[in-house]
Amino acid sequence: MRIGEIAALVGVTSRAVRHYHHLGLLPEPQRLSNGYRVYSVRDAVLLARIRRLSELGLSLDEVRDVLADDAGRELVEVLAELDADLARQEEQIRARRRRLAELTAGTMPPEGPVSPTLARLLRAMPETDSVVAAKDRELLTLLDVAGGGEEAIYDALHSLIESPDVLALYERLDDLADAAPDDPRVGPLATDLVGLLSDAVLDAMPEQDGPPLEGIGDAILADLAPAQAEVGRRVMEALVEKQRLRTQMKTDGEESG
Amino acid sequence: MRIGEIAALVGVTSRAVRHYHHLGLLPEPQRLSNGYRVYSVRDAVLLARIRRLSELGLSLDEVRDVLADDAGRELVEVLAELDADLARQEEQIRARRRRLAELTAGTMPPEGPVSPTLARLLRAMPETDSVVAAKDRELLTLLDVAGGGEEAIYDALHSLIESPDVLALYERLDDLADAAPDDPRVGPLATDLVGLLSDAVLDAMPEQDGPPLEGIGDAILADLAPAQAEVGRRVMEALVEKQRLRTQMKTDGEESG
DNA sequence: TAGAAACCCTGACGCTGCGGCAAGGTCAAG
DNA sequence: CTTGACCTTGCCGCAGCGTCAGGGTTTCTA
Repeated sequence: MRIGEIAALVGVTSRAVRHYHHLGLLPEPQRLSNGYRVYSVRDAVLLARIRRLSELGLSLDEVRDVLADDAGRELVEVLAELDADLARQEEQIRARRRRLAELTAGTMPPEGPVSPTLARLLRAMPETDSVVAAKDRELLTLLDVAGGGEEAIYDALHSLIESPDVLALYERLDDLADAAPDDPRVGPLATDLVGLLSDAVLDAMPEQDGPPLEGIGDAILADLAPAQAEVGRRVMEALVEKQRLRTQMKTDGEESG
Repeated sequence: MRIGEIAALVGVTSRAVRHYHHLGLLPEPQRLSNGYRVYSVRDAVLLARIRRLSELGLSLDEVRDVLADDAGRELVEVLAELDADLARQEEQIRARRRRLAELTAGTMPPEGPVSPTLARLLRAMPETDSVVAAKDRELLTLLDVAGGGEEAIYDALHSLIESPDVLALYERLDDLADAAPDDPRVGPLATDLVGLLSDAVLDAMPEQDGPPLEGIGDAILADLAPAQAEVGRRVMEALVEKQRLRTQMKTDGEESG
């Protein structure tokens, strides 16, 4: 047989056969005087085994190992391991399909496909043209993909969003779009925002191990108008202080307990 | 944000971010005077979308397409197509696992993992030290992987194998190992073999479209001792003639019908 | 008997989604 | 001043072949 014939016989391409030669899976057969490879039945049998094994999903390296010590002993182990691997892959695919189903089930928010939890939250947000509100939604999608999305956070955000004051606050922020950082409206707005961010929110986000936040905080502020950024800075400051006090109280309590 | 920060924020590596730049998925952001990239919130949002999409299993090219016409219209199509693709993959994996289960269920023949149908046939073959019988088994594994394995062929082979004459015939072939091609035993043996290969076998292998057979026929004969090959040649000849007659009869019947 | 079709040969690049290394430059802290 | 943790560009490697490129050979056909 020549290479095309043996390849057709076992259902692979000539290129694959040469590849197996190259990898040392299949020994190079004798050559005709013109350089053509000539294959024997033994080669075909070996090639067939290679194909069966690789069709099962073994890598060519694994195939070589199995063929090497043809005790048949190791084969069983490899196949068991392979099955476990396939099981993992299957589960991954099913997980993806579940997520796909979830995504295509509801209406797709303009932010693209997000987790159902976040989708609920986004739908719960009041409809508004507010620019700041739009940025807020963007930030939420970030929180979503970052995967830090604990249940508690979403609960807290839901109660935040559903507050009747929220629309007015967005408007007041929007109004600062062209204001100077020392605008007199900055202080009161910051105070009101801190008031809204109840303990529930602070409780919900306790474990922000910091590193990525440094940079992203700056980026968020840089994305806002100067006066808006100033509000943001003050709110952050106040929250950090609030958090510090809470932590300290907790620590004191533990020490005295 | 710098590259490490944005990467940590959305849960990818810096290397991946640079890769997305390279592919044009994510625009190159501004640089600091030292050459460092600085990212805005908008970049992070985009990166997050990229990650969500690619996590779903879209290729990066598909991600780019989806992001390109952000109508959200095309996204639904792509996701549907993706789900179909995943369904296919899942089915493939399950099929492989089914085959694996079948294989590890029975005892593994020394020929390696073969189809259950062939395994049954191999077990049905009489136990013998016959060299020719061993080659026969090898050829069967070839037939197996070639996938030409119609039910009918296996049925026919089963009845062949179970014939009580089969062991004697193998022995007579083995005896020709060192004989000359013109050995007087060649003719009778060929006749007897043709007798055994009943119409059932001929019926079962009607559609051998030829091309691969030319080469493999020679290879099979080359694998045998001279006298054995001579037997093989005669048997083949007789079978071809038999087949020709049958075909002609069939054609005549159709023409007159 | 020539020309075309169908094989064969070697060698090398392409694909996917980055990981890893090399060979640096930069920056904050000890 | 030196670590150590970042950042930069650039290139190789991975699996399993597909697909040229740039030949030569054989075989069928006109």
